[in-house]
Amino acid sequence: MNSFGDIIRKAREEKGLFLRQVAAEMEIDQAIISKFERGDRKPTKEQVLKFAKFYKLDKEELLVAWLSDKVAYDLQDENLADKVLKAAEQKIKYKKK
Amino acid sequence: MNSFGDIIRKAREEKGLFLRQVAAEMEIDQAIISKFERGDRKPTKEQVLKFAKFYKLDKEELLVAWLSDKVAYDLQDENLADKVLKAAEQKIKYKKK
DNA sequence: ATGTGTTTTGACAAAACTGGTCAAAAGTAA
DNA sequence: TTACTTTTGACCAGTTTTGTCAAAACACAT
Repeated sequence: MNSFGDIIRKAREEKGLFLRQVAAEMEIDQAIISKFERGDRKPTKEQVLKFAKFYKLDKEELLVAWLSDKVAYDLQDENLADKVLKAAEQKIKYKKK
Repeated sequence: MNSFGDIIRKAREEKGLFLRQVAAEMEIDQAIISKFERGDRKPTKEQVLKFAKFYKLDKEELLVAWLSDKVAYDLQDENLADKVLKAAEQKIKYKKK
Protein backbone atom coordinates (compact mmCIF):
# COMPACT_ATOMS: atom_id res chain seq x y z
CA MET A 1 0.00 0.00 0.00
CA ASN A 2 2.02 2.92 -1.25
CA SER A 3 1.74 6.37 0.15
CA PHE A 4 1.62 9.43 -2.03
CA GLY A 5 5.19 10.30 -1.14
CA ASP A 6 6.51 6.88 -2.08
CA ILE A 7 4.80 7.06 -5.43
CA ILE A 8 6.09 10.42 -6.49
CA ARG A 9 9.56 9.71 -5.25
CA LYS A 10 9.68 6.51 -7.21
CA ALA A 11 8.36 8.30 -10.28
CA ARG A 12 11.03 10.93 -10.00
CA GLU A 13 13.83 8.43 -9.53
CA GLU A 14 12.65 6.38 -12.45
CA LYS A 15 12.91 9.46 -14.62
CA GLY A 16 16.30 10.25 -13.13
CA LEU A 17 15.34 13.76 -12.12
CA PHE A 18 16.64 15.87 -9.28
CA LEU A 19 14.35 17.72 -6.94
CA ARG A 20 15.77 20.91 -8.32
CA GLN A 21 14.63 20.02 -11.80
CA VAL A 22 11.18 18.92 -10.82
CA ALA A 23 10.82 22.01 -8.68
CA ALA A 24 11.76 24.25 -11.56
CA GLU A 25 9.43 22.60 -14.02
CA MET A 26 6.50 22.32 -11.66
CA GLU A 27 7.12 25.68 -10.03
CA ILE A 28 6.93 24.24 -6.56
CA ASP A 29 9.72 24.87 -4.09
CA GLN A 30 12.02 21.90 -3.86
CA ALA A 31 11.88 21.89 -0.09
CA ILE A 32 8.17 21.28 -0.33
CA ILE A 33 8.56 18.48 -2.81
CA SER A 34 11.12 16.89 -0.58
CA LYS A 35 8.63 17.06 2.25
CA PHE A 36 5.88 15.60 0.11
CA GLU A 37 8.09 12.69 -0.82
CA ARG A 38 8.96 12.07 2.78
CA GLY A 39 5.39 12.44 3.96
CA ASP A 40 6.20 15.48 6.06
CA ARG A 41 3.60 17.60 4.37
CA LYS A 42 0.31 16.91 2.70
CA PRO A 43 -0.18 18.38 -0.75
CA THR A 44 -3.41 19.99 -1.82
CA LYS A 45 -5.64 18.20 -4.26
CA GLU A 46 -4.51 20.52 -7.02
CA GLN A 47 -0.90 19.61 -6.34
CA VAL A 48 -1.72 15.93 -6.41
CA LEU A 49 -3.25 16.33 -9.84
CA LYS A 50 -0.30 18.38 -10.95
CA PHE A 51 2.04 15.58 -9.97
CA ALA A 52 -0.12 13.02 -11.74
CA LYS A 53 0.10 15.04 -14.89
CA PHE A 54 3.79 15.80 -14.56
CA TYR A 55 4.84 12.22 -13.97
CA LYS A 56 2.05 10.84 -16.16
CA LEU A 57 0.67 8.78 -13.33
CA ASP A 58 -2.84 7.49 -13.00
CA LYS A 59 -4.81 10.34 -11.54
CA GLU A 60 -7.20 8.18 -9.62
CA GLU A 61 -4.54 6.00 -8.10
CA LEU A 62 -2.63 9.02 -6.88
CA LEU A 63 -5.72 10.61 -5.42
CA VAL A 64 -6.56 7.42 -3.58
CA ALA A 65 -3.05 7.25 -2.18
CA TRP A 66 -3.23 10.83 -1.05
CA LEU A 67 -6.69 10.65 0.49
CA SER A 68 -6.01 7.40 2.25
CA ASP A 69 -2.80 8.84 3.67
CA LYS A 70 -4.90 11.57 5.15
CA VAL A 71 -7.49 9.24 6.58
CA ALA A 72 -4.86 6.92 7.99
CA TYR A 73 -3.11 9.90 9.51
CA ASP A 74 -6.28 11.10 11.20
CA LEU A 75 -6.84 7.69 12.71
CA GLN A 76 -3.27 6.82 13.45
CA ASP A 77 -3.50 6.73 17.19
CA GLU A 78 -7.02 5.50 17.42
CA ASN A 79 -7.50 1.86 18.16
CA LEU A 80 -11.03 2.38 16.96
CA ALA A 81 -9.91 2.62 13.39
CA ASP A 82 -11.83 -0.41 12.20
CA LYS A 83 -15.09 0.72 13.66
CA VAL A 84 -14.57 4.23 12.41
CA LEU A 85 -13.94 3.10 8.86
CA LYS A 86 -17.03 0.94 8.86
CA ALA A 87 -19.14 3.73 10.27
CA ALA A 88 -17.73 6.20 7.79
CA GLU A 89 -18.56 3.82 4.97
CA GLN A 90 -22.18 3.72 6.09
CA LYS A 91 -22.38 7.46 6.41
CA ILE A 92 -20.96 8.00 2.96
CA LYS A 93 -23.32 5.47 1.45
CA TYR A 94 -26.21 7.19 3.11
CA LYS A 95 -25.19 10.62 1.95
CA LYS A 96 -25.00 9.50 -1.65
CA LYS A 97 -28.66 8.84 -2.04
CA MET B 1 -25.61 5.40 11.67
CA ASN B 2 -25.86 8.29 14.08
CA SER B 3 -23.71 11.31 13.89
CA PHE B 4 -22.12 12.89 16.91
CA GLY B 5 -24.65 15.70 16.85
CA ASP B 6 -27.62 13.37 16.80
CA ILE B 7 -26.29 11.47 19.76
CA ILE B 8 -25.68 14.41 22.03
CA ARG B 9 -28.94 16.06 21.10
CA LYS B 10 -30.83 12.90 21.91
CA ALA B 11 -28.96 12.57 25.19
CA ARG B 12 -29.82 16.11 26.14
CA GLU B 13 -33.46 15.73 25.27
CA GLU B 14 -33.74 12.50 27.17
CA LYS B 15 -32.45 14.28 30.23
CA GLY B 16 -34.82 17.15 29.59
CA LEU B 17 -32.08 19.76 29.66
CA PHE B 18 -31.89 23.08 27.87
CA LEU B 19 -28.85 24.17 25.95
CA ARG B 20 -28.47 26.93 28.50
CA GLN B 21 -28.16 24.42 31.31
CA VAL B 22 -25.74 22.15 29.54
CA ALA B 23 -23.69 25.14 28.50
CA ALA B 24 -23.48 26.38 32.07
CA GLU B 25 -22.49 23.03 33.51
CA MET B 26 -20.03 22.16 30.79
CA GLU B 27 -18.70 25.68 30.44
CA ILE B 28 -19.09 25.65 26.69
CA ASP B 29 -20.98 28.43 24.99
CA GLN B 30 -24.49 27.35 24.14
CA ALA B 31 -24.18 28.60 20.58
CA ILE B 32 -21.36 26.14 20.07
CA ILE B 33 -23.30 23.26 21.54
CA SER B 34 -26.18 24.11 19.30
CA LYS B 35 -23.84 23.97 16.35
CA PHE B 36 -22.38 20.66 17.49
CA GLU B 37 -25.84 19.17 17.72
CA ARG B 38 -26.72 20.38 14.26
CA GLY B 39 -23.41 19.26 12.80
CA ASP B 40 -22.41 22.80 11.94
CA ARG B 41 -19.18 22.55 13.87
CA LYS B 42 -16.83 19.77 14.73
CA PRO B 43 -15.83 19.44 18.36
CA THR B 44 -12.31 18.69 19.47
CA LYS B 45 -11.49 15.29 20.88
CA GLU B 46 -11.40 16.75 24.37
CA GLN B 47 -14.89 18.11 23.92
CA VAL B 48 -16.14 14.78 22.68
CA LEU B 49 -14.84 13.12 25.82
CA LYS B 50 -16.33 15.86 27.93
CA PHE B 51 -19.73 15.19 26.41
CA ALA B 52 -19.36 11.46 26.96
CA LYS B 53 -18.66 12.07 30.60
CA PHE B 54 -21.37 14.66 31.03
CA TYR B 55 -24.11 12.59 29.47
CA LYS B 56 -22.63 9.31 30.69
CA LEU B 57 -22.38 7.97 27.19
CA ASP B 58 -20.09 5.26 26.01
CA LYS B 59 -16.82 7.00 25.29
CA GLU B 60 -15.83 4.72 22.48
CA GLU B 61 -19.14 4.93 20.70
CA LEU B 62 -19.08 8.69 20.78
CA LEU B 63 -15.52 8.84 19.51
CA VAL B 64 -16.39 6.52 16.66
CA ALA B 65 -19.36 8.70 15.74
CA TRP B 66 -17.23 11.81 15.82
CA LEU B 67 -14.28 10.40 13.89
CA SER B 68 -16.44 8.79 11.27
CA ASP B 69 -18.29 12.07 10.79
CA LYS B 70 -14.95 13.63 10.04
CA VAL B 71 -13.82 10.93 7.66
CA ALA B 72 -17.16 10.93 5.85
CA TYR B 73 -16.99 14.69 5.61
CA ASP B 74 -13.50 14.61 4.11
CA LEU B 75 -14.57 12.11 1.51
CA GLN B 76 -18.00 13.46 0.82
CA ASP B 77 -17.41 14.58 -2.72
CA GLU B 78 -14.99 11.89 -3.69
CA ASN B 79 -16.37 9.07 -5.74
CA LEU B 80 -13.26 7.18 -4.79
CA ALA B 81 -14.47 6.76 -1.24
CA ASP B 82 -14.61 3.00 -1.34
CA LYS B 83 -11.11 2.63 -2.62
CA VAL B 84 -9.85 5.21 -0.20
CA LEU B 85 -11.35 3.47 2.79
CA LYS B 86 -9.89 0.15 1.77
CA ALA B 87 -6.48 1.70 1.21
CA ALA B 88 -6.64 3.51 4.52
CA GLU B 89 -7.47 0.26 6.25
CA GLN B 90 -4.37 -1.34 4.82
CA LYS B 91 -2.19 1.56 5.79
CA ILE B 92 -3.46 1.55 9.33
CA LYS B 93 -2.97 -2.17 9.64
CA TYR B 94 0.53 -1.80 8.40
CA LYS B 95 1.36 1.00 10.77
CA LYS B 96 0.21 -1.00 13.74
CA LYS B 97 2.89 -3.61 13.49
C1' DA C 1 -50.90 39.62 18.81
C1' DT C 2 -47.86 39.80 23.00
C1' DG C 3 -44.83 37.86 26.18
C1' DT C 4 -41.60 34.44 27.82
C1' DG C 5 -38.61 31.25 27.05
C1' DT C 6 -35.37 28.34 23.87
C1' DT C 7 -32.57 27.66 19.86
C1' DT C 8 -30.16 29.21 15.81
C1' DT C 9 -27.57 32.37 13.23
C1' DG C 10 -24.06 35.61 11.98
C1' DA C 11 -20.49 39.05 12.94
C1' DC C 12 -16.38 39.56 15.14
C1' DA C 13 -11.67 38.89 17.15
C1' DA C 14 -8.10 35.72 18.88
C1' DA C 15 -5.71 31.64 18.34
C1' DA C 16 -4.17 27.78 15.74
C1' DC C 17 -2.99 25.84 11.55
C1' DT C 18 -1.25 25.78 6.49
C1' DG C 19 1.36 26.73 2.71
C1' DG C 20 5.27 28.86 0.72
C1' DT C 21 10.21 30.94 0.80
C1' DC C 22 14.68 30.83 1.96
C1' DA C 23 19.12 29.57 3.66
C1' DA C 24 21.73 26.66 6.41
C1' DA C 25 22.68 21.89 7.68
C1' DA C 26 23.19 17.22 6.48
C1' DG C 27 24.15 13.78 3.37
C1' DT C 28 26.71 11.62 -0.83
C1' DA C 29 30.29 10.72 -3.84
C1' DA C 30 34.46 12.05 -6.29
C1' DT D 1 38.00 19.21 0.38
C1' DT D 2 34.84 20.15 -3.41
C1' DA D 3 30.64 19.96 -5.80
C1' DC D 4 26.42 18.51 -5.69
C1' DT D 5 21.62 16.91 -3.87
C1' DT D 6 18.42 16.48 -0.21
C1' DT D 7 16.58 17.64 4.27
C1' DT D 8 15.56 20.60 7.97
C1' DG D 9 14.01 24.55 10.41
C1' DA D 10 12.93 29.43 11.01
C1' DC D 11 10.01 32.74 9.35
C1' DC D 12 5.96 35.18 7.17
C1' DA D 13 1.42 35.61 5.18
C1' DG D 14 -2.90 33.91 4.45
C1' DT D 15 -6.44 30.90 5.77
C1' DT D 16 -9.15 28.29 8.87
C1' DT D 17 -10.83 27.27 13.29
C1' DT D 18 -12.54 28.50 17.89
C1' DG D 19 -14.95 31.01 21.21
C1' DT D 20 -17.92 35.10 22.52
C1' DC D 21 -21.71 37.72 22.04
C1' DA D 22 -26.03 39.65 20.70
C1' DA D 23 -29.70 39.65 17.64
C1' DA D 24 -32.90 36.92 14.94
C1' DA D 25 -35.84 33.06 14.56
C1' DC D 26 -38.72 29.82 16.63
C1' DA D 27 -42.24 27.70 19.89
C1' DC D 28 -46.00 28.06 22.56
C1' DA D 29 -48.61 29.81 26.01
C1' DT D 30 -51.94 33.40 27.36
